Amino acid sequence: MSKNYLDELNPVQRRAVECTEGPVMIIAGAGSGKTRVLTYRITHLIKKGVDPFNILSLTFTNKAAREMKERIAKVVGTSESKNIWMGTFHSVFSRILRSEAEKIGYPQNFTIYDTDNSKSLIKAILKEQGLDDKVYKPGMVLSRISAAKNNLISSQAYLNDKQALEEDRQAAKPKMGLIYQIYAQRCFKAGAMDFDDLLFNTNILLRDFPAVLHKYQHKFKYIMVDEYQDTNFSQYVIIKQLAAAYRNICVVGDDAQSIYAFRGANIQNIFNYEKDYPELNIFKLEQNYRSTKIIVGAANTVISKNKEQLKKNVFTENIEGELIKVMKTESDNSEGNFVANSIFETKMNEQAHNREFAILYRTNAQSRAMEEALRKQNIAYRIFGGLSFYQRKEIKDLLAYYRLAINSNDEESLKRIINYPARGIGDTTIDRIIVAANDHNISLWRVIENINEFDIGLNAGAKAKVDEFTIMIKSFSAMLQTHSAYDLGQYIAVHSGILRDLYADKSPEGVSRHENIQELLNGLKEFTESEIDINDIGAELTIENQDADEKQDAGENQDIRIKNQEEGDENQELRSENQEEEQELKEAGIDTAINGLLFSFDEQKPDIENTTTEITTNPTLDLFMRDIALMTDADKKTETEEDRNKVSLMTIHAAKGLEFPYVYVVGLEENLFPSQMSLTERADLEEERRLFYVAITRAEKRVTLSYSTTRYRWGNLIYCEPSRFIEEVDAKYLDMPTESSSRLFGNEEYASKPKQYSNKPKETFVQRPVIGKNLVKINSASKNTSDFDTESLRSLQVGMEVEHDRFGKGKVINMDGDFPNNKTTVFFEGVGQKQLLIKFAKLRIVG
DNA sequence: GTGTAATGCTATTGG
DNA sequence: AGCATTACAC
Repeated sequence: MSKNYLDELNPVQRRAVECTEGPVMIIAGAGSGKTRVLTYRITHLIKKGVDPFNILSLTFTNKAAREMKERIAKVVGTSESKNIWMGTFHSVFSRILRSEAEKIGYPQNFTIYDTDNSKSLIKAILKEQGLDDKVYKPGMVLSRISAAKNNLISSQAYLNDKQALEEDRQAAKPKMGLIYQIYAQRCFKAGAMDFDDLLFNTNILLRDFPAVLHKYQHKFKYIMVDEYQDTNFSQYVIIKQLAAAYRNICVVGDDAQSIYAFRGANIQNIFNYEKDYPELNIFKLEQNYRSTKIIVGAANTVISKNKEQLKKNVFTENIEGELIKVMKTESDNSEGNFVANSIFETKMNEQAHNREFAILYRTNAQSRAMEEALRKQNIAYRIFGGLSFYQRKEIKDLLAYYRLAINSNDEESLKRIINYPARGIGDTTIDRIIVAANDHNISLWRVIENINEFDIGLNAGAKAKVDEFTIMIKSFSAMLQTHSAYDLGQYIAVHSGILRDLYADKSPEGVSRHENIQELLNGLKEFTESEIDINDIGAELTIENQDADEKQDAGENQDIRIKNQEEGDENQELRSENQEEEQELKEAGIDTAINGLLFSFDEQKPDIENTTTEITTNPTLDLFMRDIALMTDADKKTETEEDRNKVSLMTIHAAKGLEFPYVYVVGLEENLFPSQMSLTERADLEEERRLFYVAITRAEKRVTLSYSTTRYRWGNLIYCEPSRFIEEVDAKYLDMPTESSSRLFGNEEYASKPKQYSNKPKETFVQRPVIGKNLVKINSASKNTSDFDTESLRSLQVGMEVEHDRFGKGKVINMDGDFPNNKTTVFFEGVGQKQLLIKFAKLRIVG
C-alpha cells in the first residue's frame, strides 16, 4: 500500500473506503478486492484522525486480522496499527469477557471448552442421567444446544419454549431441555465456556449491564465486520448493540459465499441489515481481479442456479484463459495420481511453484489419497485443517495439566488427567467423586481438594493418592504468576510424569508423540522469549484492567512474594530430585530442559513487584493458554519460506478467502459433493452450490475438476456418479474427458496428449437423466445395473476366469460375502488386483 | 486397577 | 480402514 493508497482503488472501492460515517454495506463478489477495501478503509479512518483504539474490526480468522494489521502498519506505523481491536468474534469477545467476567459470575481465568470437551461433558451427563447415547447422540445434542445458544435461547428459556419442547417430543428426545440445563450448569460450575458461550455471554453482559454496554459502545466508534454473510443471530445482536450509539458500522460480505449455515450462520443478517439501517449506503464490488474470464463465467453460471441471492454482476477484464478441465478417474487413488501428475507436468511446463497449487476437497478424509500420490511424486505439500496439532492426544493431555493449574474447577481437564499417567485413581474412585460433586452441587475439584471430608467409601490408600494429585496441581498453580510460560510448562511436563511416560514408549508413534510434546514446549519457549504481542488486543485490556492490577499490586503481591520465598526453598529440593531425571531427559533429546527450569525465582521476582503492566504482559502460562482453544490451523503463527512453497491441501471451507493460480477441486461426485446430507433440503443444496462457487473462484489461472467412479468409504468400495455441479457449469466453459484409466496417468500420457480428452464433450453427461431438477438423489445402484444380468454371477467362484469391460480378462482370487451382496477380488492381466462388488461390476464369466 | 483383545462406530463442513 | 470404547484376563 503506498502513501497515495486511494489512487490504487477503482471508483466503487474508493467510494466505499471514503464513506466512513454511518452504516455501510459492501457486497463484495469473489476476488473483487474486498480485503484491500477493508484495510484501506481502516487506514483511511486513522489518517483522518480516528484513534485506533476506537476501531473494532471483526474478521473471519485471526490470521486474516494479523495480515490486515501488517498491511495497515505499512502506512500508519505499528504504533498506531497495533491498537486497533481486530480479530475474530470469538477472540475479541473472549477478551472482553475476561475483563468483565466477574459481573456474570465467571472467573477471569475461565476455561474455553472445545468441541471435544463439550461432547465429553454431554456424554458424562447422559451417563449420569441414565440416558441412551444412541438416542441422544452427543454430537447431535451439542448442535441442538449450540443452535439454541446462537439464537440466544438460554436453557431456562428452552425449557419454557413450547416449540422446542414439541420438536424434541416429536423427535423422541424429550430430555433435551434437561440435558441443556445440566450442561449449562456444569460448564458454569467448571468455570468454563464453550464456543457459543463466548458470544452468548457477551450478549448477557451487554444486556444486563448497561454501563458495560455504554462503555463499549463509546469505545467502538467505528465497527467493521468481514464475512458478514457468515455471522449468526447471536453475533448479529452483539454488533447491533455495539453500533447503536454511533451507527458507524460497515459490513462486508457476499451472499454467494455463505457456507456456514450449518453452524448457525444466518444469511438473513444481510437482509435484516437493510431494515435496521434504512439510511444505509450500499456499495457493490463487482469487478473480479483474480480470475480469468472463463473461471468467472463458469462460476456465474453455477451460482445463478440458486434462488435466494442478491443481484450482482461479477465480471472481469482479465484474459479469457483456459477451459476448465474435467477429469474422470476410476478410483480415489488414481484421482490422486492424476492430480499429482498434473501438478508435476504443470511445474515442468510452466515453471510453476508448489505454492501456486491448491487441492480442494469436500471432506478431510479425502486428503489421504492426495497425500499418497503427492508423496510418490516427491511434491512437497501441506495440509490445512484435519486433526490440528492441538487436538492430538498427547498435546491435549499436557494442556489439560496446564488448564487445571490455571482453573482447577475445569472438570473436563480434571477427568482427563486425574489418572494419566496412571497413578492408581481408577474408575470407581472417579465415579464416587462425581457423585459427591453432584450431590453437593460443587465442582469435582472442590471434592478432591477436601477428599478427607467426604465420606464416599474411599479407603485410605485411594484418598492418599487423590491427595497427592491435588497437592501436585496446587504446586503447579502456585507457580503460575512466578514462572515464565516455558519454565512452568516444562516443569509440568516433567513432574506430571507425561514426558517419562512418553519417553518409555519407543514405538514410532511414541517417539512422534514425544516430539509433539517437544514442539509444544518449543512453542512455549518462543512465546516466552518473544515480546508479548501487545498488538493483540491485550494492550487495551491492560489499560482497562489497571484498576484491578493496582489492587493486586497493593495487596496480593505480598502474598505472591511470600509464596515465592517458600517455593524457593522447595525448589532446592526439586533441583536435586531432578538430577537423574535430567540425565534421562538429556538422553531423550530434551537438553533444553532443566537448567532453564530450575531458575529463576530470583530473577523473576522483581518483575512481579514492579508495575501493573508487567504482570499482565509477563509471558506466563495462563496468558499462553488463553487463546489456544481459539487457534485454528490457519492462525498458526510461524511460517517459514519452506512451509510456504508447498502444495496446499484443504477443505473448501478452509480455503475461503484464499487464492491460488492453479486449483484442483476433487471428488466431484454425487453424495460427496454435494454431500449426501444436503440432498433433502433446497437450502442445504444451495449452500453446497455456494461451496462449489467458492471452490472455483479461488483460482486465478486454471481450474481442474475431477471425480472418480469408485471410492473407498469405511473400508468398502462404493460406486459413484459425477456431481450434478459439473453439468451445472455451462458446457462452453468445460473441457470434458472421454475416458481414462489409472494406467494412463502412470505413463504420463495424459499430459502428453491433452487433445485426446478435449473436444469430445458432454455426451456422457447430457445423456444422463437430468438431475438436480427436483433435488432428489438418484439411485446410482439401480440405474447402473438395470440392464445387466447379475444372476449369471451367482455361481462365480475362486479360480474362474472373468472378463470386465475396462479391465479385460482376469482370474478370481477371492470371494467375500453372500450373493448378491458379495465382493470378489480379481487379478487382471496388466492391471493388477481389483476388488469388485458383484452387483455392480458387470463381470462376464469366460469359458 | 491395569493392560490388552475384541468390538463397534465413524466421514460433512469449523470457531 | 482407523480410532475409541468396552470386555475381559491378570
